Amino acid sequence: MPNEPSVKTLVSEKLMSFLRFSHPLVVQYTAAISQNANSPEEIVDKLLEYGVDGGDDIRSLAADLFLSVSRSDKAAAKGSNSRRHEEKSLADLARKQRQYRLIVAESDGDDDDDHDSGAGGASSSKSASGVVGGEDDKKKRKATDDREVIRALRKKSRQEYLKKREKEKLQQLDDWIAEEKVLLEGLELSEVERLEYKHNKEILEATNKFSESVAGSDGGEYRFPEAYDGDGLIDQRRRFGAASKRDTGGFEKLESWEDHQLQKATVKFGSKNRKREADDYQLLFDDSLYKLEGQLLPGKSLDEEITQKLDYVSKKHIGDGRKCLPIYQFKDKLLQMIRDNQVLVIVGETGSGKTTQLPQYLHEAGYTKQGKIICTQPRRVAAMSVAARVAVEMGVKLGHEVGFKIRFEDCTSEKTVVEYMTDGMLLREFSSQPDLKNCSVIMVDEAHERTVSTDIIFSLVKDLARQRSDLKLLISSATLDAEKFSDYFDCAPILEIPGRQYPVDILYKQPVDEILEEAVAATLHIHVTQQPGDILVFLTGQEDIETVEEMLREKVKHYGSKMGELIIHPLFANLPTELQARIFDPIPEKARKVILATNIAETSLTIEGIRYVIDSGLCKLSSYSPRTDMGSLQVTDISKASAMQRAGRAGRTGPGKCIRLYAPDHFQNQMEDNCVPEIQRSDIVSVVLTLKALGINDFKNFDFMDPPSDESMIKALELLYALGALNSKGDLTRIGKLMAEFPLDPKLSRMLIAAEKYGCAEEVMTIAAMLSVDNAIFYSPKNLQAMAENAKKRFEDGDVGDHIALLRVYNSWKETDFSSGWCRENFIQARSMKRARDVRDQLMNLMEKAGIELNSNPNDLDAIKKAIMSGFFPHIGILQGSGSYRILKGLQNVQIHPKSGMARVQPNPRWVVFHELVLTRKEYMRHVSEVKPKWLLEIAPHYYERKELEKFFPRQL
DNA sequence: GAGCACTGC
Repeated sequence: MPNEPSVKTLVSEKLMSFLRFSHPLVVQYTAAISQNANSPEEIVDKLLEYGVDGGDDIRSLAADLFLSVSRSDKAAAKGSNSRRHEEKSLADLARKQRQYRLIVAESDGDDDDDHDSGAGGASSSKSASGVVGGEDDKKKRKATDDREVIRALRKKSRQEYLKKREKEKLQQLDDWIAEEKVLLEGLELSEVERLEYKHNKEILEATNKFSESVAGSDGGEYRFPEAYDGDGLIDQRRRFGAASKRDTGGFEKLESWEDHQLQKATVKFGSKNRKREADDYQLLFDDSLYKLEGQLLPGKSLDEEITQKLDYVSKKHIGDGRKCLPIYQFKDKLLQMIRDNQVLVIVGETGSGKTTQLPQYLHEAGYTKQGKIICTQPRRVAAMSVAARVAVEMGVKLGHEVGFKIRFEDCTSEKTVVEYMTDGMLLREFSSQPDLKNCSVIMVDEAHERTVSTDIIFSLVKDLARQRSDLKLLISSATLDAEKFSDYFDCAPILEIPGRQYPVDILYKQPVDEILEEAVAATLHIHVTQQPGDILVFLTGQEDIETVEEMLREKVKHYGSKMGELIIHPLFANLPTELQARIFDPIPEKARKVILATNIAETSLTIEGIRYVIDSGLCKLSSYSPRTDMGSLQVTDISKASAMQRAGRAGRTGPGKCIRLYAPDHFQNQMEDNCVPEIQRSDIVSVVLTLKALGINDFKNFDFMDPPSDESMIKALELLYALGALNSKGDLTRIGKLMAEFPLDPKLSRMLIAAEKYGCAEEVMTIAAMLSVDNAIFYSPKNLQAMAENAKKRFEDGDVGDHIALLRVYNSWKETDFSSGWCRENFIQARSMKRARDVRDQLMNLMEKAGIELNSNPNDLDAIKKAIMSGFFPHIGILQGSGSYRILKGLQNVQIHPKSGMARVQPNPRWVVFHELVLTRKEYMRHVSEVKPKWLLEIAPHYYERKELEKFFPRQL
């Protein structure tokens, strides 16, 4: 358990050196001490001891505080919910401090301290807390004395204040140089002036810099660095290490571009209304800290109630090798339990060593004599790095006894007995070898993440275990839902392994302002008041991250050297790898790192040295509606499990703190225990096809842990039937079997298979690859949007539609021999392009295997579109009078996405095929091409009737 | 004229 924080630890020395007692920060921490003080003198002594010297002010405020706190004790004792009361009284106290300062500032002495009327209250509060009566009277007398003292002190400080004020006014009339003097004095009210002085200077500097940079600009400041994380790299560090080495030149250039942007922003901000902004700034900073602290006070009872104690293993064990991992103590027990049970649920927090050690124990115990040990991971990088680590620990070469298998990369051999793979990969293995007879143990790691693949693996493996009594199953999960796994696997025993986790204090802050402003305030609060340690802030997405980054940079500029240096790093998946790598950069001593991250930091990336976490309580979550066939991405509350995971990130290297920007009540009552599993929020057509290919027909009784809705199931079956993958009996057809071979959405597979018939398999294969790498092909930086748009337009020339445009992008890239430079010039993401190339290569192999001829006819665009329609005939939009489109066989009205090249084609195309529907601000079709309605009758006569189509445009048929 | 959390085969 952490000790009660001393004032010294709370108020950094730096802060002490320039802040006077009246600063709200010091006021708040004084309030904290006064919680446990027996007299105003004790408070004063303690403060002096720590170097806070506020002169007479200190005494008067200490007395004031003491009385207020005593009174709040009383209130707390009365109330049924003591914590609530304590919070309330602290808020009152905070308000009072503010009043007090105002009173002093306005030199209005006749304001009577209504709160002081609680002198009698102080006595009852003390008896409530068990102090004997004699002392009680003493307190009472003291309180009355204190009241007199306060009056006297206030009068004195008023006079002093007026004196200072006069002086300041004079100084204000002086030149800026005179301000230096004020700076030295470090008085509270001169703070504004000091900042303004600093600010003015900054503006001057920034303006100069700006004109310089404009004069020296070569116009070519933009550069988009190469971003694809090559698959050959083993772990994160190596991955990033290589990434930053790879393209240093571009990186520096990008940096200077950023600086340049930053300067521009500053100039704009400063020259417009700097005076007002500076004032606001001062207020905002004080005020937000104020509110934050109102509930953040480290009072003891508050701590006990809301502090989550996470398991703790002494630090001295770290780094002592395998035997010092927490799991080691459980080795024998584990092996015993595995011997006795077929299925075992293992709960182990991060750092327990389960992923690396368990397979090794099993190997040592001889399980590999009967067959391989397979361990699944939800992520590629994890599978690779864990395998590499285990290979080192076992002293073998990676790919020999220990290997990994992920898409595009198989690093295993005949010898391999311990195999790490992604969960999707295991699913593929199932289709070629449904009984997995060469394997003796299957370990499903990170099961709590509940990816679609792990969910399916659960059912398959559960079934398999019944058939094969020699097969052992290990399901490893995080704490919260272990019982659910156990129940699912017929009450399998649960073994808990402690993690290597330090305690994390969890503090709540009910947001008052916008959540982003709260995040900024909380960050600064930690930075100014807390001991060293990096901060991790969880936000929803790129946009929020960039906003917060900008806000923080502005604030830091203003506080300058007063505050320790704050190094800010954004972190999200779409960020170029070079910039992601910066989170690992060493920082100067005394500086503090702030990482503004999305969910990527919750699971995928572990960052050392984080001691503070700020949790917005939000994330973006994708969802899919089978009824409208529409996907969307929405900001949602995270689950309790996620909240715990996020908090846990603060306790990896030492005891930490987590500030949650939501109320405890919200956590308790609003948040779900676990996030809705992915399988219930996504389109499951490919899941259904995969299962069909595995010979599973009875979906009604298929043992899903959480079954997808009937609606989405029916929708999926209907679509597969329409695509010709299933016959009228619901059995897989020849085409269906072929479709299941491709790692693509079934509509894309269908289109690919049809392409041979239209003589354009090469082209359609490229389009399929491009479409399967999301929407991350084109890149449009904010400041160069027009240029990016123009670059994109070149591929859309002739209004050929988005599909053909993608084909042209790929082919142009291929002509430049896959050049990254070309990507930069054309505002295209090299990372996505390389991924598309990998996908394309894989498709090509599969096509060859399937005996599909790779014919090519790049000039027959109609043929290409017909092939596309062979897979996407259910995705047809018809122009309505209003300019919106209606989905054939659907009811929604949608529009062409403004980013589509077809959006600006006039007149609007009447019939279009689209890749997908998305709900953002409106309902949009993404990736659109014009088609002819008569093709529909040619391609999908089983799906559309002539009559049906004639209703819309009779003449076109 | 809008905006893409994160994975995976």
